[in-house]
Amino acid sequence: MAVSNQSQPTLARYDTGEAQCPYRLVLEHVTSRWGVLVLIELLDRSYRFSELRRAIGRVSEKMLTQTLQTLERDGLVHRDAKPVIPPRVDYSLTDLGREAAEQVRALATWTTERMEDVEKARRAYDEART
Amino acid sequence: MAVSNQSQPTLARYDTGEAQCPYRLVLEHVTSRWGVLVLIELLDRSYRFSELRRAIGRVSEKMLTQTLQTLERDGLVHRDAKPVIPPRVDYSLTDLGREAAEQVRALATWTTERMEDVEKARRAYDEART
DNA sequence: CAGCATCCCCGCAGATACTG
DNA sequence: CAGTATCTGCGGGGATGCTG
Repeated sequence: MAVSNQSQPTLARYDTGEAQCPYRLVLEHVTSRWGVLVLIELLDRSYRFSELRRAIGRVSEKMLTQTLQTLERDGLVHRDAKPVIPPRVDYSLTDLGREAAEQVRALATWTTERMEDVEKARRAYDEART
Repeated sequence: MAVSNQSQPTLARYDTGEAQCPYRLVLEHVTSRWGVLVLIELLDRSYRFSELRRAIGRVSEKMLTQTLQTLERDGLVHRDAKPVIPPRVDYSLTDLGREAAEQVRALATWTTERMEDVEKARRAYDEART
């Protein structure tokens, strides 16, 4: 049971071989496809599940669930399930998560800022081998 | 032909659906399994292919080649192939690549520093559902 | 609403063999 | 040495259907 979700996804794209270096796993989690987007969204405010799903867009329930569970287990995301009907679950960043999210956002921001240079480099690269 | 390597790997774990947001692709590249390690290694100095392979360890030639080609195409890594026999190829960071590498290293460093907290959180999480 | 459980497919990683 | 080309598996990820 352990992780509770389907077959303990780990959200690691690749487990770096073995137990090699555990920090790699965390890095995988925060830089994973949806991990990045979740962290950045939650940097603004807390979100409900569906709300977050809409905000990110194009994410399946399954993947969002997996991502949130993994991040929660790592202590980066706080899950607040209110015992009401219909169910209401709020997700927010922990202090630890906020630190991670800021790093990730910095990287994402850098990427968008330097996108021009990257695309220029790509064109040069592609053209050089026609 | 275009990318020249095997079936244009793109090194993107997932192409984020479509052309959605191109910056995501760069983010994928620099945070990819081997991308992270390559960038961090190259932050110290330039490396030859095999040298880099040994430094990283447990990376297949194929994946290292793919990673380097992708990063080169993005303008993050400079490839210097000397026309000698036996072949000698040196890889180093471009200015752009150095910026990216520093961001990535910062994230990696943070991860190692906070590893204790993460593992503590994991134990608590796992224990809470036995 | 917020999940959990299954099925299934495609794509990436790894292994292997071959070149300049 | 520094790649390229081809084959194969297996697992991440989407789609679908069901619960409290």
